[in-house]
Amino acid sequence: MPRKPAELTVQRDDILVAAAGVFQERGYQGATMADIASRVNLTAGSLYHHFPAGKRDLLLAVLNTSIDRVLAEVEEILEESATASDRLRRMIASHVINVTSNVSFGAAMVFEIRALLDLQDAEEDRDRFLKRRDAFEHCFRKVIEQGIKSGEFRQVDVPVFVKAMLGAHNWISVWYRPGGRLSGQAISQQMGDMFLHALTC
Amino acid sequence: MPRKPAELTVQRDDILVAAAGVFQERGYQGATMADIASRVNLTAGSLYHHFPAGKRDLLLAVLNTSIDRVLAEVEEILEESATASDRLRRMIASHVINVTSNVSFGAAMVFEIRALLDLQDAEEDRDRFLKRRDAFEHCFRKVIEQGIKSGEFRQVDVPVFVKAMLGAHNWISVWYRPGGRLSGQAISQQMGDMFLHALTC
DNA sequence: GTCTATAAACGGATAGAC
DNA sequence: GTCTATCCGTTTATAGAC
Repeated sequence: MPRKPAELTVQRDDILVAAAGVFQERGYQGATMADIASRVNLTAGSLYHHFPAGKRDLLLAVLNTSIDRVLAEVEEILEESATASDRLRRMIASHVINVTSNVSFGAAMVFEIRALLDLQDAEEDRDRFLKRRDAFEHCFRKVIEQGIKSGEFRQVDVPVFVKAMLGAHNWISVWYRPGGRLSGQAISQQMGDMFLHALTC
Repeated sequence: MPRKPAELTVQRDDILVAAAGVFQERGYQGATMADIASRVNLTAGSLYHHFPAGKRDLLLAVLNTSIDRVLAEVEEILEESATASDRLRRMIASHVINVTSNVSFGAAMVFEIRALLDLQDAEEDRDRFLKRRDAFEHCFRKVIEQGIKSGEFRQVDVPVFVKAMLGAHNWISVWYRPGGRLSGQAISQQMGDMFLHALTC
């Protein structure tokens, strides 16, 4: 089957990246279909050929792409046979690198959940997304509980500790600037040191 | 001068609280003047009597109220003559209690900065707000730097550590539920323990 | 597959009565 | 000080040409 040169056809993924970028800059409510379309050299009407349900579809696709990326990795790490410390450090690194590598998708997970909750007639999509988000948080709770049980970690309030960690990670999407003083790698190292220190003294 | 019973007159502050609440639920872009007005039993047009410049004025007033509250307290604590550990713990408590006591105002500081940045012809207001926000962050940096210098704290990357802390605090406005398992006091205790641990081992 | 044109709805802001 | 009525710009989504 002959394949067209990628750059000659506007792909679904290109539109998704454009949407995530506009959501980051203007928010879901502030983003217009024209904003998104112009990023891929289309007009607003043309987007409906790729996403028939329009803006709501774009939001759901961006959010699902985001959560799928981070959830798959941490679920895998959780199941490995290593110490809780090692696995937690790797889970932190996975999350942080994901945020710094896909800032606009990471920012969507932080700032556009409210828009998701407001979507009418999207109960099913909403519930599936929220379930995955809970599963993501659950992975972090689990590894910390295992570390406490094994004596690697001190006693902490696990839900609060995990919320604090994820808050710190999520906030990276607000202040991180690619090409700045710190690479995503460097930040993930700092976060890992910080939270492991908080658990192991 | 005779004073009218407070509950008979819609006060500026009531409208501000209403606006903060609607911003929290729908976001600045998603909030309508009618939404805000109905919370104080007014119609949209009536709000312009209290806030002539309309929605933008409401946003600026909410954000300035929020930053003023938290900044004043931490600046004061920073200047006290106590150990860095003591002052940091109190600064954390101050910030966390402020967030849990005024969730919608705290949420505005997290979620509506982008709306502020998008405001046209508001450079002056924007700059004054951002300056105060930087000052707030500076207080936390300062106390940690002092603790490192005095040997109370271990060496950390101060900017990253502070961003992580503030991210954890800010995120509280997303998950905190008054009347839930944890009081604001309990959360502030946990946060203090956590970050002091991360600094003192 | 993309365009133009347009329908239909919405929301911020204003004017003027009370 | 609050209301009602209304103007006007914006935006989503659709229809149909190319």
